[in-house]
Amino acid sequence: MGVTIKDIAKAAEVSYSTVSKALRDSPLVKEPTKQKIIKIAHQLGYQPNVAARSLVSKKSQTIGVVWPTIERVTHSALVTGLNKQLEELSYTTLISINEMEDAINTFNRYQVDAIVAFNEKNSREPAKSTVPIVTYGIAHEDSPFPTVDVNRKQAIQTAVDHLARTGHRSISYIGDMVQEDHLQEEKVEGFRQAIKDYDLELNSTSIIKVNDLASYDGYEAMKELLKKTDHPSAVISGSHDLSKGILRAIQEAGRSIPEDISIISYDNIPATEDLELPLSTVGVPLSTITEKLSEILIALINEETVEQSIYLKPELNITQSCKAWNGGETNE
Amino acid sequence: MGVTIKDIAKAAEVSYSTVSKALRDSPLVKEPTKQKIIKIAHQLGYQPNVAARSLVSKKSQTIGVVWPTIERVTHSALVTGLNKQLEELSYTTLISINEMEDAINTFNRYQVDAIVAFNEKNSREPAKSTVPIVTYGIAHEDSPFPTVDVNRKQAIQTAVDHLARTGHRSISYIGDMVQEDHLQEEKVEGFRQAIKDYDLELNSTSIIKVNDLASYDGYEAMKELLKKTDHPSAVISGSHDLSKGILRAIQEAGRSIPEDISIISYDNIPATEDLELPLSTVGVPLSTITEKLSEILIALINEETVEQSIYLKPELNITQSCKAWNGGETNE
DNA sequence: CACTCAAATAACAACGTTGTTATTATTGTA
DNA sequence: TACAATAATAACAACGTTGTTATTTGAGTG
Repeated sequence: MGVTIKDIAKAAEVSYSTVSKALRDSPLVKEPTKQKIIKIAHQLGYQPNVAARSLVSKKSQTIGVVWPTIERVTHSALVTGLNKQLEELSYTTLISINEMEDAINTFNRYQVDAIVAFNEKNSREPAKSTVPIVTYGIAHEDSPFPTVDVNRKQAIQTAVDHLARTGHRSISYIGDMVQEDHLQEEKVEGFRQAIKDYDLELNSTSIIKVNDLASYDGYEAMKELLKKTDHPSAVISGSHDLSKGILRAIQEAGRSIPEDISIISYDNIPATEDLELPLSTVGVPLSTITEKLSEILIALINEETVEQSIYLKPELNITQSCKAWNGGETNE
Repeated sequence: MGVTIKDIAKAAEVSYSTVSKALRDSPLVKEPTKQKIIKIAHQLGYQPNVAARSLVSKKSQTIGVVWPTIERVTHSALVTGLNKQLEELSYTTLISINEMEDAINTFNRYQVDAIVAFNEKNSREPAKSTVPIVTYGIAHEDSPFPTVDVNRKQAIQTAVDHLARTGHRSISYIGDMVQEDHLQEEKVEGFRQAIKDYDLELNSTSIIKVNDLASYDGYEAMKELLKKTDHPSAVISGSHDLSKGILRAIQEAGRSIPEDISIISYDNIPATEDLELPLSTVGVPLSTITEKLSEILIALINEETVEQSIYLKPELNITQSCKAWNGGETNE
């Protein structure tokens, strides 16, 4: 059924090794011959057989992505971005949603050139792999693979830093921390520390926990917060979805952004144009993450050494949703 | 680097062809030898090389899934389910998030045994494929591949049917239909027709359009609806997410389900246990879809003929969120 | 103890491709 | 016109595996 290089050879009346060279654009074959072969290959709808090719070349030009929990949407934008990036580097991306270990085995059998794993739950014993692996996520020291992670703590600190420098004294953080999720803890930790560093007030409404990461939770939390007479002049939100709800609550309450309240949202998503108001964000841009990941992948494939742990630095992106604070409270 | 059967052969002091047979549990090799070989293979961490294997066997025991828009979460549960199902049939699943045509080419090169494509946008020219394909989604007649689809129209009709039979006269449908989305239209169409068939009233609040499919949209829509004095006795929701918002709105308004209002949600998701109240649903269970898809895949691989278009029949699942209606309005 | 017959294992071809080596065709030069 | 030197193409081995065919080993029999 499949048309092979030999079929082309027959049709073009040359040897199959010439066809191979012609299709790989080798200078060893004369231009007219090359053209003829390419044309015939195209006519016959030839698709090279990866099995055969990677068998001999020991390379598959393919990267495996281990992504066990597709249902949590967190990483989908990242996977999409990575896919695009790798495509430009002429790599094909394959995704497996099996458990880390199974997925790695599958990819090993498939002779992918390297693997990216989304290390959600701290994986137990590292799977044996003949293929280099880079993980994205919680970078614990004893990880058997190089890890790329986002510095969440620093992100929130950066946000507080900006707000404090622009006069805000009363800042709240709204985030989810119900699930014993290390990633979320890190953000809260960053908040606490920054508040302390700037000697800002820390009271019962400074850190507001929400139950889930949906937009509605942000909405409710902000609604509650606005009921208090002494609500903060700035709010930092732990996720994009929460921020959506927060914006709604503020608008519904007839307050205005940034006059009454400034907002900064933790975020990795590229744009954020689905909102009426362009949101100030802090976080590592998706493109930075995908660039770093592909860079490491390529390095690993070329058997270069790479750093064991890489913490990407968040970037602050301030828009109309933030404003310096000089009213309301007594300034010194 | 990779361990091959020849390495095992050397270690076990047998020929490599014997190793091959032993590992495939052939009766042609003596039991003790077999055990010895298997043990050594395990020790060395042997992983068969798919490239070589599929080169000779022309089978890869792999199914490719074409899923260009992972960011829309709609299909993630389905992919997860399908993956599990295929795993049980000892097939490996690979996912590509490239455009249909690219993805199909990739999978062809990889010699997957068959392909499932999520046909979101009506794809233009069908890609050439040497591998059988089944699409999931809009089943238009001239599709070049067999298609599995869910009968959304019938789903909503079934819901109306149930409500009408249990005494409801005033029923609303809340759904998203802003994007010119054929799938959504189908549901509305089903609603209209069923209302007509049962000669129920159809007024300005019978069909409520929402802008998006998020929970918040359902919340807002329901809140509005409840303000009216003559609100419906039953609501059909176009999606799971909308339903979540609808529930909240009803609870917030101090109404009770199902005493004041009955609810049926369109849904394919397996459980729905994240809600306080078990929701009545109508839709094709995910397991039915994945079973049908794998069934067709296997048939295609075995070169059996399959139906061109398959419309899966929705199932109605009534729980506490529904109750017969006999109060309020004047009954005949 | 030779001799058949089956059991166990070994050897080999094939899958489609690439890289290397061998052969043939084509040119340029004396 | 003969002879290198080079360009173009062909032939072949190899990749790791499987299925088929060939060889060896070990019983069982007269």
